[in-house]
Amino acid sequence: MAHWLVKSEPTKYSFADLERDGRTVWDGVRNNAAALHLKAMKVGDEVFFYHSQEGLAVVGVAKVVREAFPDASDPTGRFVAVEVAPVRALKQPVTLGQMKAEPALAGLEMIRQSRLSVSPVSDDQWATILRMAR
DNA sequence: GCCAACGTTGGC
DNA sequence: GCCAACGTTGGC
Repeated sequence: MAHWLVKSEPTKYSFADLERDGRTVWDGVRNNAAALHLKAMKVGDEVFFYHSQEGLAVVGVAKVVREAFPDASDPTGRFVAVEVAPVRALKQPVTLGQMKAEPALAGLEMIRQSRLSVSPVSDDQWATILRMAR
């Protein structure tokens, strides 16, 4: 099972919103690299939910409940969406500052390319971040 | 609010 | 097909 990280501005859609909704369509991605990651997601894959702009931390875990399908909000038809559902909030959010300070996370894609809205997380990186959230 | 990173657009 | 200009994202 693969792991991922998605970003959302909490003022637009927060992890609490996802918990309230039960599941949501993850659409609006308009970047090829991010779209490739969406296409690679499988049902059951787990996803860190990161709050950008405000919060600047991984705040929860979600899971993929529907694999890539055409993004209805994309008039060009080039991009895809998935559906995700909440798994649980992290007891202690893991901040960007903490992640940048952790040597084991030096290769984390979201740190290397900060503008990428959907990025892969290795098994080791996943375990490290979960440990930091305890 | 500013700026760096980076993707996209459009003129040539 | 190249590259300058521009727009967007996101951290600070």
